[in-house]
Parts: sequence; structure tokens; C-alpha cells
Amino acid sequence: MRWSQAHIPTLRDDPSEAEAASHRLLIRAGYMRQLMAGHYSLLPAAMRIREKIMRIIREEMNAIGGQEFLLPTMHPAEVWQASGRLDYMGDEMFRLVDRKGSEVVLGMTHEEIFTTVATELVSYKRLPQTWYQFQTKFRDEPRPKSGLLRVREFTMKDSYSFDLDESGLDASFDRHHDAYARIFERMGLEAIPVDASVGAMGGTGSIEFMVRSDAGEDWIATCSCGYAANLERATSTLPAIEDPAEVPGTEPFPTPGVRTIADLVELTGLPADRQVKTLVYIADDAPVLVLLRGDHDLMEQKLIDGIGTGQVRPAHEEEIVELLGAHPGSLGAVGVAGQRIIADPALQGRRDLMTGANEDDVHLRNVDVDRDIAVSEWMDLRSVAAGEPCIECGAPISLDKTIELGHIFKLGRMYTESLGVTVLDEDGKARVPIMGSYGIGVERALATAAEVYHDEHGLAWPMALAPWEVVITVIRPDDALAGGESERIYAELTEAGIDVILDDRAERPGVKFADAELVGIPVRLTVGPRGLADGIVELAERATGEKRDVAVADVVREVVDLVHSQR
RNA sequence: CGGGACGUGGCGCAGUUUGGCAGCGCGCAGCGUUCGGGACGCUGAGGUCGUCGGUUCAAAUCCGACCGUCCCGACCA
Repeated sequence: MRWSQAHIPTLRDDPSEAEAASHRLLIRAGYMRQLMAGHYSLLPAAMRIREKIMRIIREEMNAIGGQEFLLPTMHPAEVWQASGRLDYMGDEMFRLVDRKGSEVVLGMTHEEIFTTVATELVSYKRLPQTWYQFQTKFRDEPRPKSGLLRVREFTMKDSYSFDLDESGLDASFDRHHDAYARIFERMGLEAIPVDASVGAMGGTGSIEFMVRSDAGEDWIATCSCGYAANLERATSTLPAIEDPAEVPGTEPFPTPGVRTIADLVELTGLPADRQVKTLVYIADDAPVLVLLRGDHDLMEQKLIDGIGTGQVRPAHEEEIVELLGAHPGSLGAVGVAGQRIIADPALQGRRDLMTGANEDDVHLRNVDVDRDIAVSEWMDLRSVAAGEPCIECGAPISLDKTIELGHIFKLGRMYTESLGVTVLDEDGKARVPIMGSYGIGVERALATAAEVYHDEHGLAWPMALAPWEVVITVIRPDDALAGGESERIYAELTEAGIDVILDDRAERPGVKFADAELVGIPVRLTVGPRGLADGIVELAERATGEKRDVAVADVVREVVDLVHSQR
């Protein structure tokens, strides 16, 4: 590629609308342009990176026996109706009506559609199968943001495994886990596999691959011992708290104006871990009292997972008053009968606590949880905090902001069942195959690499992803020697299979250097009359900023070796 | 969906308070001088000021509605 012929529209200024580093730099360095919120046009340089990402994924998917498909992105609504997800997906699914009046949807994912193909898997002899594709997904995100990190239209590699039984699924799942580890490793991304919520659609296990980044939206808890979990699932051990062996009966006391745990701490001098936090939720239209230790925060996803419905919301104030007779701030579960009361285990066996009295401006002291509260279920509900002891080893855990790059999922039989897939087993009995589903966001991987690999001068791609591995920056392309030598090196590197771009533009050197750094090409060769007069060209590595002179005669071999060593 | 900010040549912005010829920098085109870290001179092209409506002799500027974009939150199999 010759830069003079390439469409790489770099900008001198940062685009004003972009905040996240990847968003800002991918626009500024000429990789993409926005069409509307959440929809980006990828320009040729980005396409080259995307292609490399897809090649890595494809190679690793094929290596575990995956077969590539391409399924439609427009689906009849009926298929989604059949699986029960048409309503469930709600506004996040794009829907349209064709000229015949048929309802059509744009695919957010392809479990249903792959399953329609799987109806022809009629014998156990056909199993296991691992099927995948790269296809555009459409999701009507309420708030697209951060460039390619959260969009409404994106390419996903999604794969699906079909096995006869659970142990087969486990094996397919493990193969994907290993393949994903290799894929992200090859991309130069440190992806941490974390235990994740399976979500309200069920399933028996799920692992997300997360990359640490401030631009991320998900928090994970990790420990030096290897423990790693999405905050939605993370637990920790808690130091024991000394309670009196016995407390007198509960006793109301006035707490005028107290609305928060902090208020109560200030008023009574008792620490927050001696308070009970009482929240009211509505789950499937029925009220639920949720109890946590005063210094703990509710992780709503744990509640959703624990009670097995997505229809969960905080109760409105009027509902609370009707249910308990008091406003938030004075709520409690002492003496509450006939209601579902879910409590976090941190409260189990605790004594000498305080809680609201279900009378405005009154609280109760001397609460003994086991004695005074009719807890109907104990459920891990609290959000862990950094520094708490690891559940596995006791060392303090850390919390990090991350980007979710991949998600692997033991789906179960819900799609094969609802869409009628059966195979005959060895005994001639009809069996429903069990599925796994596995996704990687392609453009999100690209943007994540940009988040990880950049500096004040621009992007700095790892060799495996770089749109071009080498740029030949020609000083004075009109000079016969510089022009001729750079053309020769360009031809020889191309011949050697190196992705090389020849910057033959009639620009001043400073402009070319700045563009090479902004675009993020790993290796730069500077070929100019001055160096050539001494028989040398300069080799600069983008990642380290290191520069060294190389004899003209050695440069091709040296660059080929360097590129190969970093691919 | 709630809160905030914004919308003026390709990009970054000023002008809006107080209505009166649509500007600046970068970029772009031509010519010339330059050329190892974002050069300089001359000439030039390019804008229905987000859209629609209203007020006014006159609207980028005032009023109203709508659309769009970004950020925070809610949401996110």
C-alpha cells in the first residue's frame, strides 16, 4: 500500500465529541467515522485490523473443530416467539414489518436461528457439533457510548455447541474456554476469565473474559490466588463480629429526622455493621423485603439471579408505606409476618443490632436476627468491596473496571426444546441435545486493544493486530536515491510477506512521523538522502520509541526477523 | 427514561449576552521557495449558521416546537 493512495484521513485536532481514548484515537487516526449514535463506518485501516482479529478467531475456532456458517441477520418474529424471547428482549430488539405485513426482527444473537438448522441433527452420531459465524448483531442500546465499545450494530463471532449430554457440554465449554484464552493472548490482550451471572434466561454456568480498562463498564473482583469473578457474582469472607451472647427484648426509640444508615450511626454512635438495612423490592408483582448489613450494598443482579426472575424493581414509596406503614428510613423486618423476607448471610446469627420500627422516626434496638426476624431465605446479596478477604485464600481482593470481550455460556436445553430438536440415541430413544453459546465482540476487541495500546502520540498496535506492520517513511520521495531505495525495500518486504505501507506522500518529514505514530504502526523505517549517504536507514519501534541505524544491505532481513518475532 | 452540555465550511472553535455584510486557526486546490519531527509566501475554493414555525424593516443572535450528538445516571441475553 502506498500512503499517497490510501484513505487514512488523520486529523490534527482531537474530535470534540470523543472522550474515551479508543474513540478519540480511532477517529483522529483515520480508522472510523460516525454515522449516527452507535453506528460507525469502518475505514480501510480499521478493516485490516478487524480482518486480523477475525483471522485469529477463525483459526482458533477451526482448531477446536468449529465449522463456519453465515446465518441471516433478519429473522421472522415467529422464531423468537417460539423461544419465548420476543417479549423478553423488549425494546432492545429492532423490529420491522415487511411489505406483506410480516413481522421481522434484526438478530441480537443467533441461538434460535442456529437451532433451526440443528433440527436436522437427527442422530446422536452427528454430535457433538460446534458451529460458528461472524455476523452483524443489532441491539437497540438505550445509550450507545465510548465509540466502538458500546454500539447498536457490531460484528460478533458467535458459536454454539450441540452435545448429547452434560458431560459433552462440559467438554465443549472447556474447549471454548481454552480457545478464548489463546485468542485473546494472540491479540495481546490480558483477558481474565471470571465467574459471571448466567442472567435471567437460565443456564448452568457462564464465564466472561474481561480486560482491565478505565473505559470499561463492568467491575470484577480478583485475587492474587487466581480467584476472579464479576462483581455480580463475587463473594468474600467477612471478619467475624463479636456480638453479646444474649440481648434483652427489642426496644423502640425515637430517631427524628433519621433517613439513612449514616444518620443512624451519627445519632447512636453504633457502627454501620450493627445496623440492618431494609429494602423493599417488587419481584413478579409481589413485594420482597431485602435485608443487608448496614455497611453493605445490594448487588441487584444477585437478587435477580437468586429469585430467578428478571421482573425485579425497587418498590415505589407509596407501595412501601402501604406494605409496612412507614417511609424509607424507618423500615425494618422485625415482627413482619406473611411476607417474603430475603436476608444476606452477613446477618445470620447477629445480635444487638438496630433496625427501623416501621413507624416513621422510630427505630428498634436490641435486635436478635434469629429471634426477631422471620427470614424466609438466606441469599448472598451484598456487593463485595475492595480489600475484603478472598473467599478462596483470605488475601485482600481487588476490584477493577473492565471491558467484557467474550462470554461463554452453558445454555442448557431451552432452545433445542422450544424449537423441537431431538436426536435418537444409541437405544433409539429421542433425546434433546444440550447447547452452549459463546461470543466475542470483534470491533469491541479492536477498541479494547486501542484502549490498552496507546500513548500521548497516538495508537501503538501489537504486531498481531497492526493494520500495517511496517511503514517506510520516505524523506524526500523526489530524491532519486531515497525514492529508489525505499521502493526496493518496499518491494522486498512485500515479497517477504510483510504488511508494509510506503509513505511516499510529498509531505514534510514531521507530518509523516506524526502520522505514523498516530496510526500506530509498530515498525518505522526512515529512508532519506542523509542516511543513505552513509549507507543506513533508521529503524524505530513504536511501542518502545527505540531507534537504531541499520545498514541498507541488512534492513530487509532485520525487519523480517523483527516482525516475525513479534507476530 | 431522568439530569447536564452542545449543534456555525472537512476538523477545532469565536460570534448569540446587547438583532444590522458569517469570521478565525487547521485542513483543502494552484504557483513558488523549502524539506531528518506537524515550514513559509502569494492566489483561491468551500457554510440553506441542525430543522420547522414565529417576532421584526432586519434573525446565527430573540421566542416556540422538533431533530440530532456527547457526558452522568437508570438500563445492558
